[in-house]
Amino acid sequence: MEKGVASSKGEGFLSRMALNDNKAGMEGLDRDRINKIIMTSSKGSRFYENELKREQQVNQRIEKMMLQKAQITEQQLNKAQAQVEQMVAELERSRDLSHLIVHVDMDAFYAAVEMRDCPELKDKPMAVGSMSMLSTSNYHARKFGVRAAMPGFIAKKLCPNLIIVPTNFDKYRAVSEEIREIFADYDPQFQPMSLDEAYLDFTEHLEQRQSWPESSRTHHFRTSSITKGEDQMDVSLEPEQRDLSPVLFEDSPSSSPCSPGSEADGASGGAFEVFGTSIEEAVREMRFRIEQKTTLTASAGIAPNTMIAKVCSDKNKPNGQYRLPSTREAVMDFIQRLPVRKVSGIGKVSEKMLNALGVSSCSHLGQQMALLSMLFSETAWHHLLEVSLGLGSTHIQRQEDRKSMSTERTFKELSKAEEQFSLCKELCEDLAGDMKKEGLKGKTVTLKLKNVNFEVKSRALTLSYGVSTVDEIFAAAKDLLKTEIDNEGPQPLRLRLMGVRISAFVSSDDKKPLQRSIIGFLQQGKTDSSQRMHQRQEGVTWGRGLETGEEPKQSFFQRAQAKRLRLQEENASTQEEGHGENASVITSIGTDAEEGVGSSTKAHNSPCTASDLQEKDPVPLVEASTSGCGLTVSESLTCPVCFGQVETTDLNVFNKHIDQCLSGASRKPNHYTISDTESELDLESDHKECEVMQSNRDDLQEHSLDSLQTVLLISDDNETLTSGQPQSCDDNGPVLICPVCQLTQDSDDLTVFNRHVDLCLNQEVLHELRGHTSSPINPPSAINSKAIDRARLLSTQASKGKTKRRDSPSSPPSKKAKGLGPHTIDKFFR
DNA sequence: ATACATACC
DNA sequence: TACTGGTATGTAT
Repeated sequence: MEKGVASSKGEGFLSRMALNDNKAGMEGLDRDRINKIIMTSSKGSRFYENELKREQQVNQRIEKMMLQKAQITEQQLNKAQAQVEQMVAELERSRDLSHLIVHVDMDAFYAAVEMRDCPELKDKPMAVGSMSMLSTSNYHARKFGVRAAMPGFIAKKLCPNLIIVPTNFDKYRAVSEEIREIFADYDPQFQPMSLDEAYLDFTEHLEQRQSWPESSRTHHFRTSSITKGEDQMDVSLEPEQRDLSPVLFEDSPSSSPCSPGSEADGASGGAFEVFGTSIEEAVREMRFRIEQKTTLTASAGIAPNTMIAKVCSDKNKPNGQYRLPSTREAVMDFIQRLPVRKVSGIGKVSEKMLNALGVSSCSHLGQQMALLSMLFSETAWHHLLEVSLGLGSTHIQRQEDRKSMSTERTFKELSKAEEQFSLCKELCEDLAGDMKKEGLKGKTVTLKLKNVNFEVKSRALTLSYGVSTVDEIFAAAKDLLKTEIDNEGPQPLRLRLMGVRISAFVSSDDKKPLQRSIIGFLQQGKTDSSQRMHQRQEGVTWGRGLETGEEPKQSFFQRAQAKRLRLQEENASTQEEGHGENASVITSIGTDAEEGVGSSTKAHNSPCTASDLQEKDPVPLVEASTSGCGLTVSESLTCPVCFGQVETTDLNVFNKHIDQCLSGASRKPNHYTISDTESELDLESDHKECEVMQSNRDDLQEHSLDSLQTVLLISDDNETLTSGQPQSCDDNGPVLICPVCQLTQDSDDLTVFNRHVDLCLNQEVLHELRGHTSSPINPPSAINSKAIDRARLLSTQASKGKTKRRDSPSSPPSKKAKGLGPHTIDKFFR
């Protein structure tokens, strides 16, 4: 049957566009008719033209590949074959069949949720999404060729009666939480792949299950809330014949063409079912519980590894499960007939390339490995080799830290630069909000653009410190956008999509200790209620035994998940072993800050000369204090900003840390620009409850800046921190340059100097507030709040003498965003 | 490090 | 009225 869509049709048929009937519920359709409709709906559109272009690119890639293939000699192939065989032997040796991996997947998830909540939809073809794009369709609609990732307007042509329901993610998320609670009972370490899908390792559960009494394996049918007390039972029915969600399978065309949702239902009530101890029973039990709890069905695959389990979960979809026995024979047998496209990770393009080499099933894969090893990259053919042997992950690993975060938006053509910039800003605001929620900072900002011809472009900028606020992100994104606009010359960018992404996250211990220390510092002087609030906030957001050093990099996600799992474990009272590393929740903030100060002093109070003091960055001051002075430093250094111990002797690493602390430390004083105000309101509008605490927090951070300055100044005076101390070492005494106005200051009195800087800052701020056209002071309009913050910090550092803090004229003036606000900090201070 | 492509849901 | 959005990863430079 299959035959896919690609090569078989000689006519320049777009394999990219044709119906993908790979999925459950798509068997036995009139593919030709459907494809014709898809084609006529698309032909001539910009989208179509772009797809055509991309397909040609793929074809070229394949051509190249074929050329390469033609040049391969027999000897080379033999050699490769030997290499492959050796690797096969190794892989065979490491084959692990001891795990029971389960892949669970909700059936037509979004559609099923909507149908559950709106019985009207039950017997009708429907899909979730919009006229532009569908997320999923119910099985009824699939009969018409309507499927996920298909635009709604085409789906409507295929099925004029199709009902399209808008997505309701909050609802899906809530259901997702429900099913995950059940997952956790079988594998607390389960790995969610999306809202409706997860991998679980049932191995341990199954071991324990063997000794479980029946009572622990007994689960009740859901008692209808309406008939609560009355109909106690009616156990006359075969339990497994009951089906609480007739919704889905009424119209299920596949698997059992005419068994509309095994009815037999009659009453609900105290009926229950006892599940056995086998893996099949355990999984069936899990699915049963999901259905009872959510009125939605799931399918599952059981196999010795994730790769196979995934394929298996599709086999008896919907509302079914399939187990592949844990023997090499069963696995190999299963693999042989498996079309490569079914394997997760092999998509349209890989399939097409493989097909071109005569590979369509995994058995071919095994036969052609020598060839494949010569035509594909190492990682690619290694993967293919494993697939051909039926190998995959045998252990489920915990969700890792996210690596990027992004927002993108599609809209109708946007060509005016001004609108593009304001859209960009909007995206940055959204992104900053999300970053804030997870307390993240990242160094790389990427702008994504798609023009009206669907051509996608991305431009990235990597900063030397992590950013997270609107201003910081926008500063970078705006530059990237401007460059693109400029490059496009006189023509405008005609955009249909814009996106902003942040990646290269800085490890969170670079910013948490800062908050902590400053708060601790404040606590020494204040004892009002705002502190307690703040403390609470800390606990919610970041709190966990940081100062003791464990798990310094656990992400918010991980912690949230860990917390959830702990709760579940407690609920289940099946206490195995507590996760000790998460034991302490909120720690004494004041104390650890004091410790920090103490150790800071200890580590750095030897005076030294600053002969080799570097000038280009605020940070190297510290470098001078350690390496420059030939001090023997211990394994860890104390950050002068956050007072945290940095576990390194590498000064570059240390400097980077401080750099990040400095950038993280600064928070814009208040409302420099209208947009700042907007964004703050925006951020706080999320949760009322947080509003108060949030504003307190902002308050505190305000103060914290001042306090920080104070700390640094004191440290300077005491010569504990920097050692750079030009005051005593420099031949001619200090030369102080204001980082704001960039003018050399006459007085060498730090107090006087600081007063001057403050004045400068105030003027700058006032200027910003007024309306800004030309600055009253030196660095014209282009100083942003962030820069001012840094200036505040620098004003402190400047007091370390010779601070000819980089000349103003030479550095950035060339490239100014005209009227578009501030430049990146980099350009001013680096 | 950057850009682009592929893949998955 | 006209083809998503979010994340990860591979490939190439």
